[in-house]
Amino acid sequence: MQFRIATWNVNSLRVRLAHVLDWLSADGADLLGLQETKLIDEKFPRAEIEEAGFHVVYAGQPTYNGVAILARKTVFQSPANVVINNPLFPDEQVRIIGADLHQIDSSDTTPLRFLSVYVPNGAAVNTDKYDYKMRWLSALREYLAQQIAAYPELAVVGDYNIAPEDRDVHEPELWRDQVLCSGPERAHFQNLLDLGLKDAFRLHDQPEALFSWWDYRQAAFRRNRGLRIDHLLLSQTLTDRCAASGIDTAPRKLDQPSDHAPAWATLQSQK
DNA sequence: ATGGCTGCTTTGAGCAGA
Repeated sequence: MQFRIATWNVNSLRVRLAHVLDWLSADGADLLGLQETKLIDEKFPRAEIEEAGFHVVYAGQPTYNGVAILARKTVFQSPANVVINNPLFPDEQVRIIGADLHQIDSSDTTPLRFLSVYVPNGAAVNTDKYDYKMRWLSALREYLAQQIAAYPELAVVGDYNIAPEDRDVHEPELWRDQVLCSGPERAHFQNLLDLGLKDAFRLHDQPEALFSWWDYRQAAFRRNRGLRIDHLLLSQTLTDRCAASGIDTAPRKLDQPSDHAPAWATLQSQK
């Protein structure tokens, strides 16, 4: 038995709900972290998602940010121990939601801890927003150090707004030292890996120039001028069970797409 | 060098995204 986990920055769930439900009904994922829902909780489409066969937990705010976790009811019990944001980092912006997931057919009491994170964009190097991104990432590392100690089965998925290496960038020289690619951001990403987490995408052979985000402008998707900034980070226990990984660019080809495509990983169920 | 799309906003020009 196996199941698939995924992450998708939908850039407004109001606009993209049909894309998400269509993708899930085509077995896109059994457990999905969303970012940039851009919905206050009162306007979140809980009923539609539950009727489509998914548990859902979410946290939003007006206009910006907002995160959610969707879990297929035929695979998972209802999410438990839901935590919004990083307890170590007071933040007016809603950028993290975490939950424990138990498989319905499992007698194991060890939960899969699943975090959907939306790392700040950072605007440009040496701006206030970039400084906020740096502080936010420092605090994330401290939080994940605690989470990995508490949860052997930990998956931290989301829009990291960091392209880890030059091979994750369509034109590395154009992006050299720019936001999303700067040395300090890449050092922060490496610090997360140094906690013992693995980038699921790089656990398996991948095509060259497979990205997860393309600018809406200048036909960037058609020309594949993209970056890989959406990631699934897995603890060692989950790394050992990761049978496949990838990025599904099909939803980026639809009418009115998100500028991000979903990234995914297939995990073998615990014995 | 700039802005180029898109979504949001007490609806309409400005912000933010990446």
